Amino acid sequence: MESPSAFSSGVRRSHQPDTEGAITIAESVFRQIRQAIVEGSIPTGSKISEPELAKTYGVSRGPLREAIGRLEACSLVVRKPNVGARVMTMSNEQLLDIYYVREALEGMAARLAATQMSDTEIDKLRELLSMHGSEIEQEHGQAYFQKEGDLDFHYRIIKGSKNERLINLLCNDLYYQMRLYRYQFGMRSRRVPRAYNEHEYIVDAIANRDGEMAELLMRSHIRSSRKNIEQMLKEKALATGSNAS
Amino acid sequence: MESPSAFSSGVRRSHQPDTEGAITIAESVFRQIRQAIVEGSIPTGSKISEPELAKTYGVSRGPLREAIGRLEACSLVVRKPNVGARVMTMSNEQLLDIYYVREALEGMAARLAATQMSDTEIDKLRELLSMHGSEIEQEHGQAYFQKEGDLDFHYRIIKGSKNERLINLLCNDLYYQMRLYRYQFGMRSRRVPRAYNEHEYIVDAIANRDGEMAELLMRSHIRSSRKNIEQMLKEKALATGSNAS
DNA sequence: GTTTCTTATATTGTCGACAATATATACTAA
DNA sequence: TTAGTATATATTGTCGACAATATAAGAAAC
Repeated sequence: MESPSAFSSGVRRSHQPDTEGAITIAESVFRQIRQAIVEGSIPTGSKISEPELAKTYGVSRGPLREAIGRLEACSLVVRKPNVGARVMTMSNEQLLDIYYVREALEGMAARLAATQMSDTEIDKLRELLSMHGSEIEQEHGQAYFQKEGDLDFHYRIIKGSKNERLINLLCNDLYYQMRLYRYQFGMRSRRVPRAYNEHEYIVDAIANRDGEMAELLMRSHIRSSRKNIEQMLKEKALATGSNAS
Repeated sequence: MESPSAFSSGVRRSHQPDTEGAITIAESVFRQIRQAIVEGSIPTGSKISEPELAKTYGVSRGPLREAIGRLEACSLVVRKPNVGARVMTMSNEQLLDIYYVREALEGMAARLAATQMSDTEIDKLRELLSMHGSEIEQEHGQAYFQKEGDLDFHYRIIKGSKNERLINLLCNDLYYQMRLYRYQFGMRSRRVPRAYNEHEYIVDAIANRDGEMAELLMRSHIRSSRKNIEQMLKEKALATGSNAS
């Protein structure tokens, strides 16, 4: 509804194809719903009613279904034939599964980034990191993670790998799921300062063009994050008394 | 066309939902096209004409488009808005990209399999492996590679990780692309015997419940495979005289 | 002869309607 | 009252038709 692309308005003047842009309704609705999901506007586990959402976004069921298909492709919704789609609810096991995948993929990304990133890219990464550092001092660390600054850092390294497949897997699929989880569980990390230091070490390794070390550090970084979450889940299970298998 | 699920035929007798099966036309046609692509029946790079394929499979364009969407999700086709879809053509770079991703993911899979696979699963894996061994002796390894027996082994270990996300990524996406590539380039591996031995070492590590070692060996295995391919690509480039960047 | 613009054709994207399936409601029987 | 069954309703899956865009064919200008 908002943001009508500058070219789509008005009449096409020539017969040259829209070499770029060319946003389709299905794609637009897909992005909107995805945003709504990771923000929590559409609650976890809730049913996706096609007629309802179609009316909400003012489109027909056709493109809407295509949008749902894409959401399913990145695991943000699960769909049962003839029944419908629900927003994914992430079990503890699924969350940990994702961390193992991240450990493997981002470790590789760091290794590749150490050889693929340009010097200027590394400089900019350092800049970003020091910016985060000052934010942490100011706001006692909460802002850093809350505002998804942590993700920025990881994104940069992933992109730095210059491996298209790796980038797609992590940035288009896993990281949206991470954000969804973050909403679902609403956890605050207690290890912000330590995580920040780990980030610094990783950048150092990349700057030294030491791929082996960069991978080790990145894997250790993500592994620590996973163990932290495992710990929190354990405490949570004790607190509620409910036994999570 | 074949394999009509046992329940879908006949009249529904009760109002219980089809808790299982429930195959939709879109899903069916998706699988058929996917098979056709990895077999090479639909050539690499060829355009996917919606009206044409709809007639071929005897369905409307609706479910066909959904099928194409799923093919796009696993990168078997690339789609440009308002233009259409083409079967993916894998560049050398893309192929190598995939190998890096495989190295990371399957390495992790082997690590997890070492702790997650049951003893009987490991026994069955050994069985499969020795079967492959005898096949290789008989037919000098070509059949082994051609019949994709190699993939069986990797599948087992991936499944053995018991990590749903890992399994999905590898088995539903990357491996179909690998098969497509195998058709596109029609390469024969020269390192079947060596690969077989590497497989044995990997199983040993898993049987010893040594995840660290299993990961190292699996990564080395895939890395060797990649380097072999890099070598072949280099030779190919020299032979044709065309310079691949 | 080449290039540019115009027209025509084909394909993709979108829509509304119908069919098939699942879920909810009402009813009957024990 | 409860279990089971039959009806009614709602939702999903599929279809054919229309609109928008891109590609191909043809005409005009240089």
